[in-house]
Amino acid sequence: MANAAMKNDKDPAGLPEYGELDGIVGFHIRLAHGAVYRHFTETFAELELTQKQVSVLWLLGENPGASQIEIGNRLRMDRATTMTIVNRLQERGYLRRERSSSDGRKQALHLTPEGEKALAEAKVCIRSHEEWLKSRFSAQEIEKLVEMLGRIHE
Amino acid sequence: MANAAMKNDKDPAGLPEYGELDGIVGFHIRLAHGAVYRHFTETFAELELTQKQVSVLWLLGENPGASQIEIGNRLRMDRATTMTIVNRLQERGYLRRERSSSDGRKQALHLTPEGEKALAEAKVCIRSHEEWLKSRFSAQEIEKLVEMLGRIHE
DNA sequence: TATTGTTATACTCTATAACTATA
DNA sequence: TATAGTTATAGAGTATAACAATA
Repeated sequence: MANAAMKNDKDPAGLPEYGELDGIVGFHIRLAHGAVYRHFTETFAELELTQKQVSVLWLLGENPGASQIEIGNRLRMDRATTMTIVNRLQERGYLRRERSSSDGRKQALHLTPEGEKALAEAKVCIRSHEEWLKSRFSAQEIEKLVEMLGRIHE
Repeated sequence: MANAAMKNDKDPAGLPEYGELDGIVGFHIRLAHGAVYRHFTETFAELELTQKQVSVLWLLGENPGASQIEIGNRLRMDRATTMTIVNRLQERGYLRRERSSSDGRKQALHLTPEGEKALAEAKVCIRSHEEWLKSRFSAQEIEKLVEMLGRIHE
């Protein structure tokens, strides 16, 4: 089985050991991100939405008419990366681009009715995904974790 | 400047606001991972090594003769993903594959002298990268952060 | 000149499926 | 049958460069 497959002379308990790597904070952030990514992907398999796509839908739901550059700034993506995600959502009919009336360089992004529906469904999935993630922490720990993560990305 | 570019009527302070998204733990993990990823990439620009490549070199340095499946288990990668990374390292002459004497299905992976050298250089870069990351936390906070991240990925 | 959007291009990670060799 | 490796393929995120339109 999977447990037996992981066994070897350096790993008698069937659990990964990392040696020196275990002391590297960035290594644990990457592993944790990977675990969250995989669970997210399973949770959203039916909806066929990625983390980034959900984030963009979510921000657009709260900020109708936001430009691509604004969405990118909030999610720490450059223009080209934002384009690929917005393009994908537009191809699926979840948002539409409008020329901004105040600034001709900008596109004002708006969710379509299909986009609103997808966002509503996504929020239900997010709730169960977050429950899976939060279940291992106390409310106080979650607050501390989010605060510490914020110190890294802010 | 960058600060002015981020300003808009929803963002008067020039800082990203996330609204409801701010309450999602997975969202903060992803942003933190992205920040770490970007700093890692800058730090390793000269060495031209990715996080995954460094992790594999590191594990191989501590576990000479490990098989691909064992490396993959430790880094939570499937066989195909492990292959692409091992292939890349082999093309650069950083490791070699040997048929395992105990199990003909397995490849025993070993660092070459060039691989050892790259690993030594990478460890210097990791030190400065980790310093950047850890500088915002106390020793006690780092311990707590790593422990909490472990609860997510273990 | 600077900003925003766009297009083209490229690399990495991730994953699935199917195949071979070995156990 | 199961495991390990391999190959082919594909989608997604990330990034750089160059260009057009607008400010």
